[in-house]
Amino acid sequence: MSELEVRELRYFVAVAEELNFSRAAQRLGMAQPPLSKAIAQMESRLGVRLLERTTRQVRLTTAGQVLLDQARIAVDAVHAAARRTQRAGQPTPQLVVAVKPGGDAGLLGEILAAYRGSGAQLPPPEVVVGGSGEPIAMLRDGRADVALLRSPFDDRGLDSETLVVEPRLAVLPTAHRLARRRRLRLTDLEGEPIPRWKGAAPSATAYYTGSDGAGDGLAPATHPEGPLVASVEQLLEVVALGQAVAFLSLSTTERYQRPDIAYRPVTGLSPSAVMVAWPETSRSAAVAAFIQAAHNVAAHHPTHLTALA
Amino acid sequence: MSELEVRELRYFVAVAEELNFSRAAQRLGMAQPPLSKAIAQMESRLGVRLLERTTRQVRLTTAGQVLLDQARIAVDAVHAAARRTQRAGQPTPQLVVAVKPGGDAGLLGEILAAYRGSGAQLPPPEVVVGGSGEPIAMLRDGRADVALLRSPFDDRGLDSETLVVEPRLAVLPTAHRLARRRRLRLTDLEGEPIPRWKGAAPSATAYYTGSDGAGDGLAPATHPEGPLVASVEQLLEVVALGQAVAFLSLSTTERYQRPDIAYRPVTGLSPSAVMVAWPETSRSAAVAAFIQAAHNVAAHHPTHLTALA
DNA sequence: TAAAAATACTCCATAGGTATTTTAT
DNA sequence: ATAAAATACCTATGGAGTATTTTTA
Repeated sequence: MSELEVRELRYFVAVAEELNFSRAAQRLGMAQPPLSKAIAQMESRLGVRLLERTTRQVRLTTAGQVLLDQARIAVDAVHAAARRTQRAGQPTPQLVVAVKPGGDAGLLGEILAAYRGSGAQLPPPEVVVGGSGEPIAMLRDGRADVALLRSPFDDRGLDSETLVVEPRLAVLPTAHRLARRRRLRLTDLEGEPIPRWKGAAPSATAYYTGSDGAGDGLAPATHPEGPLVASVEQLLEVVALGQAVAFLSLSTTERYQRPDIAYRPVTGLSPSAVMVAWPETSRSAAVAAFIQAAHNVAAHHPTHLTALA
Repeated sequence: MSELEVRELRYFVAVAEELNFSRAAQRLGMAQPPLSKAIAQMESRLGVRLLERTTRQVRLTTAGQVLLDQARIAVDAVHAAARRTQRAGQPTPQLVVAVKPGGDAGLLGEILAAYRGSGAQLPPPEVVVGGSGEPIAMLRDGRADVALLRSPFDDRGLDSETLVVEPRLAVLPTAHRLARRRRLRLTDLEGEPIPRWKGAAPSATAYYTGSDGAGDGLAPATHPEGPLVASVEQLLEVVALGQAVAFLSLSTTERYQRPDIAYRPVTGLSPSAVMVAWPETSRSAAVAAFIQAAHNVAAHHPTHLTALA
């Protein structure tokens, strides 16, 4: 009576994203009429109008917005089911660990060693380094079992635990007037543009601009939108050119020392947390062992990093 | 190449649960041969063996176990997508609040009043009372928007917050030798049978037997398995008959006073938490308003209940 | 009037049925 | 010997294509 198929959900997502049946059909590699018919059929089965359409404009209804959201999740879940099943069926399954560059704060090597040492029966680890947002996508669609990354991130469908917390530093051109100071306050940077991270969720903006501080009652500093960046290298480039200032975690700054860039501590700036994350649905011994190993390494870590419970 | 359809996932779940193609086909309302063919096709598309089968026995492979788990989740997600979409498309959408009997600790009335008073634009609330595990199932499959229930529960796919924490009391027959005491210790009840809740997760057993205590170093008391119960009334009946002892939250005991049942405080017994829970995926203003209202009511609550941050 | 969705039809791929064979206990 | 899965074969629903009409900005 009201069952949907994955194929239909994919069709709907394409139409809802394109807001144009012809383009969506092209993207799906099919003709436009069957696509129109499929959507009409979904509407009649659900008893709900999903799209307001004229020949000139296609708009999502409220119900359509809900379905777009939910369909993405559902399609992901089906996709993930297939991927995880395939991986589990391999002759020698592996524990796939996804990391964002710099997302491990230098802990990964030790964690892997601890994991390998923690049991003979465990599948060998395989590390995959992904760009911005990739590790999370890989956890969601079943390509990875566990990830190391930094908060904040969209944790829907994921469980996570904090490994270490480290301070963030302001990133300034050496020539900047504030680079002469040893330590800054957040408000000193008022009005400076801050780079936007490509693919970052809008909700993460507060973190990147430092305005997520521990609610000290002060109005958060405001910053114009800076250039779009996709990597630390790019970020440093735009800062060196004087187009923006930024904040980076201590362990990141230690790896990227340049004469034209200065790093300065900032009073009141929220810290950066390195987290281990995994799909809520995984109850595997290998994932549990990895998490345990990660905690052990983080707890014994010698440096400035602070382990939390 | 390796796409699965919801129909196939439902087929697989049926076979994996029955471990018998003929019975599964019957349950699905179809003939056995097409079912066999569908499963074989899934296996060839995934490139993975899901079931080891002879004509006499069907067994899940490791990959099959993974798929059973993941398929249930994926099918739920698709189901939920349809339900939520239908609900959002209603002329006057409602906020469906699912509660377990006694799961609201008597707060629901006030919460609803606070919710109604918190904004004109909000959809009217509708309360659905479900049996054991029902509220969670309703959140998962999109029939409900928000739920009031007690921890512990399987929170996969759900977000939740604690509203109030209240002590639990031992439930004893009035004639019980320990009913003469004003206060008990957990170890006093060593060896007494504890009722099992029908449909409760195995992981919740520690809570019901009181052996989830705040790790005070003592070995937990051991209890034989008592009778299976599905409601507080049933539980009180078996206790009154001397077949078991049990633990219930203070607010529950206040509603079920009987001459043949005695309630006694227990030192070291973990408390009961009333939680508000909602699907991770919901970002609706109505759900947010309900959670806010729930917190406000819990914080101002006059009695023995303790609000947590 | 032009671009895009809907309608009308045709076709065929495949989901599902029936009859039968094979196989393991 | 028998219960149950696999194979063989058939049918028909409906998914997808092409050609055309309708609609509105």
